[in-house]
Amino acid sequence: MTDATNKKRILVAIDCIIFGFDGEHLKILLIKRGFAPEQDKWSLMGGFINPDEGMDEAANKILLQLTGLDGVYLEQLHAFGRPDRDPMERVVSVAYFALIDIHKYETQLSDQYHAEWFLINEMPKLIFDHDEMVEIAKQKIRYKAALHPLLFELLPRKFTIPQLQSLYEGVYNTKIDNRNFIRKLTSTGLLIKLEEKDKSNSKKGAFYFKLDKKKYKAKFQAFLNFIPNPENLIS
Amino acid sequence: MTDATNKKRILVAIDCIIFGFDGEHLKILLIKRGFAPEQDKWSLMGGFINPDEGMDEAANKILLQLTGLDGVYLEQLHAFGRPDRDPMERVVSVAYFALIDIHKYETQLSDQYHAEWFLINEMPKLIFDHDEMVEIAKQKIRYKAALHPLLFELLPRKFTIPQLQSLYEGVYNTKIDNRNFIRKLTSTGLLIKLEEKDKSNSKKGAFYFKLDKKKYKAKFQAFLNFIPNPENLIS
DNA sequence: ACAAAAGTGTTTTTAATACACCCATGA
DNA sequence: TCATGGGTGTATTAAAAACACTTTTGT
Repeated sequence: MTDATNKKRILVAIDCIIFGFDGEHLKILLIKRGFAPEQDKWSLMGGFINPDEGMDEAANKILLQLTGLDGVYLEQLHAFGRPDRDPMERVVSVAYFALIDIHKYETQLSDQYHAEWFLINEMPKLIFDHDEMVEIAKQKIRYKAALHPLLFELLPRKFTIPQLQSLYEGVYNTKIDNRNFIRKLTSTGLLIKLEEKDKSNSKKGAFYFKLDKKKYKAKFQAFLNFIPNPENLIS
Repeated sequence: MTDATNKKRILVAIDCIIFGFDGEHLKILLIKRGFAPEQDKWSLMGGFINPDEGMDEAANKILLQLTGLDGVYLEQLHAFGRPDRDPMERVVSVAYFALIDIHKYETQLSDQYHAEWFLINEMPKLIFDHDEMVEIAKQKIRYKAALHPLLFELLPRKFTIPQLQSLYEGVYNTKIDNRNFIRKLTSTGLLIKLEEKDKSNSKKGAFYFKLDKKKYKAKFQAFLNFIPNPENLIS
């Protein structure tokens, strides 16, 4: 190890991959870049860290500044540092991913900020290495959600089982047997059934459920195994 | 997002948490720091990234420079960036962890470099936030090794089942039933039995095995579930 | 009365667990 | 011959998977 005296200082950025669910589809939030290089190209939300900020702190701040989002699920993904990843200057970027319920923030996002939701399978090409970041974030979510109740972060406070199932089916691009799915869900004890029904998708209506927050926190690290043989799916 | 013109550039470091197994115990490699601040305190292997290096590249280079290790398992862990983590100057550090077979590198490590192996449970306090890095690395290994055949990276080319079992028992600090353990192992198809026996630990001798490299690569991402209910163990 | 989505049980198959004795050998 | 660690098999239990019909209700 050598000391730092004659070492080169470089820019450290944060980029946020923001996933959202609207009750039907998994989407990603992108913005049109407002400055060179690559002006007017689509990009992840990003910014630079300031001298007085820790990493998570900086990530939360950037998320808040660019989208108005606060208090959402945010997790560090990976540090990206190819020397030529930004053509202007050497920048190391620490990527974070966020999970949100789209409806909860719909208005503030579209009105105040120049961000746009894209279907996860229909997104435009992104600048720099942002496509790679998104790919790795998708892998991470698939991996983690196969074992932990991560995807609840994408849902509103009350939601129906069919919604939840279609979320899982979307994330893993697979069909799930609904009897087995419900059995696994109920065996976790994470859900509380409400009186109310959602009749927007059927005549019969589907019962709303909410998360048992305490159990959710307690069991987040538990291995719940929602997805059969997830390794077969991770493409 | 704003552009980079008036942003502060900062130092980016790499720190490597190097785990090794000597056939009996899990150990960690540390060095005594040769310069201020915290001179003569124990530390992880670290260095700064150069303008022309990617992250993995820089990590490999630092590992090679400080230990002579090359071609070992090395994986990015997490970026650490508390503003005050290094008292001299703001430094963001990207931590990596490495897994090696201690015997394979024994001589070069002790002779050429000023590094020392410590039992994982008897290490000294480290500088800065290095203790936190080690803790997170241990968690990661426990998590990953519960699902993937990661711990083979710590073993020599030929090894015995009792060795492997004591490695797992050490990492998870638990006792494993050897009949069930062997059943899981053989069901993976990852092992090839050799003719030779290791008689250093018993009169009867234990058969050596080697990894089926092709199957290992193919199945590394598979969920193998070596450890029953790992979440109960991850303390 | 019918279309469309919600909800419900049972059987089969597979994997996990618990458990105890014989084997081979060098000292 | 005996002490030491290596190796082996079976029965039980639990979880995963496969599978199809009935219910509700708005139109």
